[in-house]
Amino acid sequence: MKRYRQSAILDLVSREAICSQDALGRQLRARGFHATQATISRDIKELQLVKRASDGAYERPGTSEGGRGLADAALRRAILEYLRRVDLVQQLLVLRTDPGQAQPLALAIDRAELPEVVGTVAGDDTILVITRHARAGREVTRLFEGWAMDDRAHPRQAF
Amino acid sequence: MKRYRQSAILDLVSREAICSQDALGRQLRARGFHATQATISRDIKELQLVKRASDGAYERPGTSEGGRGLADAALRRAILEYLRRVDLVQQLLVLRTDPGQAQPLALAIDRAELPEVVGTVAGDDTILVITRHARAGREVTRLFEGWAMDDRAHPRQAF
DNA sequence: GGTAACGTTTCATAAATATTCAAACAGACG
DNA sequence: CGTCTGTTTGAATATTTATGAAACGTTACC
Repeated sequence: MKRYRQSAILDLVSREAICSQDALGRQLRARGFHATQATISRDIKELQLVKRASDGAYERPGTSEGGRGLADAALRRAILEYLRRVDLVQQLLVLRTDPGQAQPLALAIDRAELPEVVGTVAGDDTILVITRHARAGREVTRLFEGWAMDDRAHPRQAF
Repeated sequence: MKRYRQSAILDLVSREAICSQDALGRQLRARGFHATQATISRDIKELQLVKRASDGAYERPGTSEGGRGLADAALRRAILEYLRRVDLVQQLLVLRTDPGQAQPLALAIDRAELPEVVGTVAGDDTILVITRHARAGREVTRLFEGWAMDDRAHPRQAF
């Protein structure tokens, strides 16, 4: 019984957004399975499902987009907020922040997962960003500097 | 305030398994943020975090891979355990680990005293390994990747 | 047959999370 | 300055989820 029910659960959550175990229970009943909320709670744990906070729906891990655009926006904000100076040495980008701010900025860079960026190493006020090659480094430098400039300049200005 | 708190939340959940909003609240308090469970609930929704049913921990989507800290061991053992990704750029090797695991892995690499390796710099989840030249870099890359592959072949299940 | 061992389910309840609503706060504008 | 307007927050509360304990069903064994 359990097997069938659990595979029905997987099927259901992949088809539509189901936001509570009660809702899941009702759907299951419609398919001929009768199970209480307690049972469903255990099924969900065994299936290693995940509950999205944004809308409360259950899903299998890795199924979701991950909010690419959001991470980008966050990076932009972080750069505006934290970045003080940029230096490029070949494919290595050295970023300076105010003391203690390197970690959050590096985190934002990591999360954005820019294709040119291989990785970052952050200390207290310095971040080393490794890009694939010097050209990629120049691109990222230009990108970051542009965003940092937005702060100082006025938003209306055409570039 | 919200901005800072939310980025602290992302940082916290990426570092360790936090299974309840109360726990998150306590961690935040330790970092100087005071927020009630209600506020944290909203933050989590805005950050689009996800709660794993298997252990109840929060994570950002796509990060599915259980991270935990274990005792130190030989380099091979450490690589199996910690290494997630390898990138080679000329003579520079960029290793990625799960959050917070870079230090132990870098330590293991240092201790192994590989002849091709000049030195390492480790951040939170990234290690920069400097080898003598590109050829040495390729060799080390191949070595590490081979060991990391062993992991994929015999994956450890969480729980 | 009896009964021990095990896995599964339910019930009752504890724990965790989301939401409602009102108050505090922050800018923009007169 | 005060008054809008919109955002953020906490307290109280409603909703949702997890769990301990008992009960059920099955299998295996004597």
